[in-house]
Amino acid sequence: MEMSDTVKPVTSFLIEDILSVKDDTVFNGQRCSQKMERCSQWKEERFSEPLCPQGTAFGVQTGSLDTSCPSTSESSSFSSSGKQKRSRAAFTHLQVLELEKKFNHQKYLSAPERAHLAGTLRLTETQVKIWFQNRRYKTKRKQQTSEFCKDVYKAEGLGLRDELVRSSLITSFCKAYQCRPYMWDYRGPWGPTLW
DNA sequence: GTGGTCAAGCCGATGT
DNA sequence: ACATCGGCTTGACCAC
Repeated sequence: MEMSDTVKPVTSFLIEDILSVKDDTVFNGQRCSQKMERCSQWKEERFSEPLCPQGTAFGVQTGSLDTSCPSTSESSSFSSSGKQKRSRAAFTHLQVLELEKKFNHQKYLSAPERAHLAGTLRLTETQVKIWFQNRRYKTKRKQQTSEFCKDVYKAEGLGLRDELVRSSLITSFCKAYQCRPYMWDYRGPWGPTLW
């Protein structure tokens, strides 16, 4: 699926225009690990090499603009039961920034584009792929939420809210999105800077 | 403790 | 058969 060939942006409404960050930033040379197509491999290797010196705690990335490998909770990779903990990489601020920039540019990446971006950001191709998948899903959720909220707002105005909630569309939505954080986000699917 | 966030896991569908 | 997708769910981490 080379969808990015067909989904090309024409206008520039990008973060880079706002932040004036060069696209071809160099990130300290090599990638931090071998290509890991399966996440299980990622789990096992876990960036143990010195190329990934990130000793920071999870999520402590603000202010750091390096794109070294995402931090994982390295210190406690085993639970009390002796079972290996599932890792969750925390991408750096700049990695996320570059990913977002790319995502704003195009919602789908071709394999070469993905490989290039992964190399640039020192992430695995799988990580880039998953990040884009999750990002698209997140976007869709936000969009659906805002539309749902608009419908509820309209229905309330007409005194039809209960009717609306009964409808199959909304009930299925509520089922799928119960306890979802974006449910009550009225700011719209992309926020003011993205649409 | 609880809830939010998000990378990763899982599964079925689809395209080649 | 394989890669990638969407649609969730899970699990680790964090803030409160």
